[in-house]
Amino acid sequence: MTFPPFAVAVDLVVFTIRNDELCVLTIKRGEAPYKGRVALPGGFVLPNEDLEAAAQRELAEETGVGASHDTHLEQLATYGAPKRDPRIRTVSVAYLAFAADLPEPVAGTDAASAKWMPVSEALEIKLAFDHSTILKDGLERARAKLEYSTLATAFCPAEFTIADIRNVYELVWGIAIDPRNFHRKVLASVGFVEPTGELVSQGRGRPAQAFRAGPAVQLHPPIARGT
Amino acid sequence: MTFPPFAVAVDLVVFTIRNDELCVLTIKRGEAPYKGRVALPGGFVLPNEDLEAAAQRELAEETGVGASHDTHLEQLATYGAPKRDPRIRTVSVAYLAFAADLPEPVAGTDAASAKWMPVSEALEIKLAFDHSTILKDGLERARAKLEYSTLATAFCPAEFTIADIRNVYELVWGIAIDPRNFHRKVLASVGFVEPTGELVSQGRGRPAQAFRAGPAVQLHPPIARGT
DNA sequence: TCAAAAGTGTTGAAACTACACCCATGA
DNA sequence: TCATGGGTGTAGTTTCAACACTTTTGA
Repeated sequence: MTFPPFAVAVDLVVFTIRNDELCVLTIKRGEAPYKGRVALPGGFVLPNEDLEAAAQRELAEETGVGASHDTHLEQLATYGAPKRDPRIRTVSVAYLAFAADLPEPVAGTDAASAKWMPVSEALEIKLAFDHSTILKDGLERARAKLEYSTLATAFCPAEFTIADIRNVYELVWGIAIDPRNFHRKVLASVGFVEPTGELVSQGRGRPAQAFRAGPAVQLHPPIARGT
Repeated sequence: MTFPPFAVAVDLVVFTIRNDELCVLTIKRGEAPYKGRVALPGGFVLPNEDLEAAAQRELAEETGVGASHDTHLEQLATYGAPKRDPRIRTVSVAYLAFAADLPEPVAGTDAASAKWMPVSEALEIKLAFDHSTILKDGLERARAKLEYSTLATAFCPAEFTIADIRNVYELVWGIAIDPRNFHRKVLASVGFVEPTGELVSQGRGRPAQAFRAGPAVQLHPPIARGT
């Protein structure tokens, strides 16, 4: 029995919201193949490293943020077409991460320059490898998960308002949501958010109540997309 | 830059319904490691083989069924803990398959004996490698997908009755469902099923209308689990 | 004629949408 | 004071679970 050798990598789809836009973390490749092309951050898994640990490590390297700060990380899917990497047969395990607004990313070892790129822009250019496919899959997963999970709070800082959460839904889904009904839906979903008792003023208008993320992971009932 | 070598395998969680029980395809391992233990079917990916092609190949080898016969195949998740295979560092991409009642499986090359095992039984024994975890994840995925996808038809032969579909839901979810409301829900979900015009008699009672799978993949509206 | 399964009608409760309306703040 | 955003009330509609009831078969 033989074991054909493969290289195993992790790739990251890291979403955040900056300047009222859904953004994804990208790098410009500094080495061949695809030198100079925009790609998702990622790298090879070390010989004794768990897959998720490798994803955490890459995330920390690219963003300079310690894991599980305000970051949610989950496995997305695995991509292993025979010719996806021209150097060697590579299987890549893609991970999906959601972060509150992070500081400007730090360029890592194999990244010439890491930066946040609006998703709308990233979808229009051809990324290196099969990263355009991975990005599309990640976006679809994120959109779907908003419906039935408390994911939206992962995009927010530790304290946030209902309007902040609504903003996440509106930007990720790309639709307008009635603020009044949304407000009630969020409060009706047990364990989604917990009031802190504080009030925060956004400048104009009545100050909003501050909330923190609740213990729930799944939403009951879910928050439905229009369709 | 070096590429640490990994072995890449696919493992299969193949569900079917036999004798009114949800069953999973298992093998008894004929070689070390875990010789004699029950495991999920699987094997190493060939050097120039796509991941899904490898899964299709293993499925055909173990069940003797040509792919896409009445079979649905989708990627489940990837498992790569450093010590999951004592022989060599292995990353396994698990696939989930749903099949109509298939003939008794054929033992393949690396399988001492393949057989259908009730899921309730498979969950109670400790499978080889991390296959107990994979099976649990696959079951949870299958349960969740019934809610919002037309997956249930993949468990049925080309022609079926509404009661057949209901049986799938009841067995996979392990709950009783009101036949009358279920009937209407299925017909209300556009593209879920299409009438063939035939009537089939099950023995007792009024004959049921026959249906075939419709073009839809997603259910609108979904069929809710009781919570 | 009875049991069993398919299928239809109906009713009351719950959830959701749309929007009127009040509250609290900055300018 | 007005504009702006936070938050509550409510009416009309839709959805849905529960179950009475009819239909069509095998025994």
